[in-house]
Amino acid sequence: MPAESDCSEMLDSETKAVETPEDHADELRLWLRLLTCTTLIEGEVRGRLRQRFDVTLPRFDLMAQLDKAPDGMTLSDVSKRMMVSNGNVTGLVERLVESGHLDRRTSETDRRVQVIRLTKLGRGEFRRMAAEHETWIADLFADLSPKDVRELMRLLAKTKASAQKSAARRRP
Amino acid sequence: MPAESDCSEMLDSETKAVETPEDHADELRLWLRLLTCTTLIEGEVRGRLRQRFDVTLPRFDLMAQLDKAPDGMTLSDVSKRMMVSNGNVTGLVERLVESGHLDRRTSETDRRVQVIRLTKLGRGEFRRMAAEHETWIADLFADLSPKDVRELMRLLAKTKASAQKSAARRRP
DNA sequence: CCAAATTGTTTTAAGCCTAAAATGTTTTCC
DNA sequence: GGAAAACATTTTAGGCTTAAAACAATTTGG
Repeated sequence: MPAESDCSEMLDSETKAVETPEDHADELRLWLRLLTCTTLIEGEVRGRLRQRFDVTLPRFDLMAQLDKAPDGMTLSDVSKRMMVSNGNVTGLVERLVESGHLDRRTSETDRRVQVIRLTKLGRGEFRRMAAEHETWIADLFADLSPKDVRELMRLLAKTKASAQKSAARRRP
Repeated sequence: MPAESDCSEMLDSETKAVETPEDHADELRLWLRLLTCTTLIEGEVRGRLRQRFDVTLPRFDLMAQLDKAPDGMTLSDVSKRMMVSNGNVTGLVERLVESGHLDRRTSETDRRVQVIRLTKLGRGEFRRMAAEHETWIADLFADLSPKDVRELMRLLAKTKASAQKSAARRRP
């Protein structure tokens, strides 16, 4: 039985050349679990929004962004914040303007830019939905202690930073 | 300044009746952070799969399920495992059969059931992709220590259980 | 046995989403 | 000043996704 080099503390970078097929099963499992949690909660929230308010999750998310920005946002801002493509936002906004929830106008100072805001109707509806939404989330996380919540926040912040760094490495 | 009741340890259930608009901001922030992490990583993986292998993430995920089931799976199985709708799987499978990655046949014992398997081509391509995929995930989580990974696993397991319980409460 | 309920899949209609190309606008910088 | 680069948005083409209804086959309980 050959001595198994663990590789967890690789001090000599030349050792890398032995090309051990490293085991990343734990990270893979972690990723799958993260994905499962998100999918589960997201599906639950989506269903409740539809049943209670007949609204889709993306629409709710977009309104949530705008609720935090009383002076409006540009489509690019929204796109970055929501981490979705530009074209996606265009369509989403179109439908929400159509339904009277959003107001869209071309910027006075830069005619490339569209500024969108919640209408009075949109803000009212959003606030009602958000209040209930918050209780759903609280219920979904109900079995986590305050300490669990803090610890998860910390670890997810670290995860986010790690992923952003990795993404930047690839696409500098 | 009124004494602020914290409500974190509610021992008397009648106290609930005072209808304090409880503060669930922490849970909300946690949910948003969870969603951000997932979206970030998912987007990164999606992009790499497309660039390196010209394959979509849902196709990859479906093949991953089948790779773990040498004897094949029914569409319902896949649908439950992937946590997506039945109709979604139908279309996904259709395209993967079309491209020669999947084999689909009607069960001998139950003519409602469709059993799908990876073809030799599908399995080969998947294995190649999966090997590289694993290194991407490892890189995305690179800044987490083994202890962080374990702790996240534990907390996410707890989160999953909590969310499932909450979902079951609503839809028993 | 057979009607009713259940289960597995597909279809439908609508909306979401992406990447890439196209369009129009502004900024940069020679 | 004007060409080139950068930017904001829309369009395009294709695929993903859902909920609900429809269809088909099997199981269940009188």
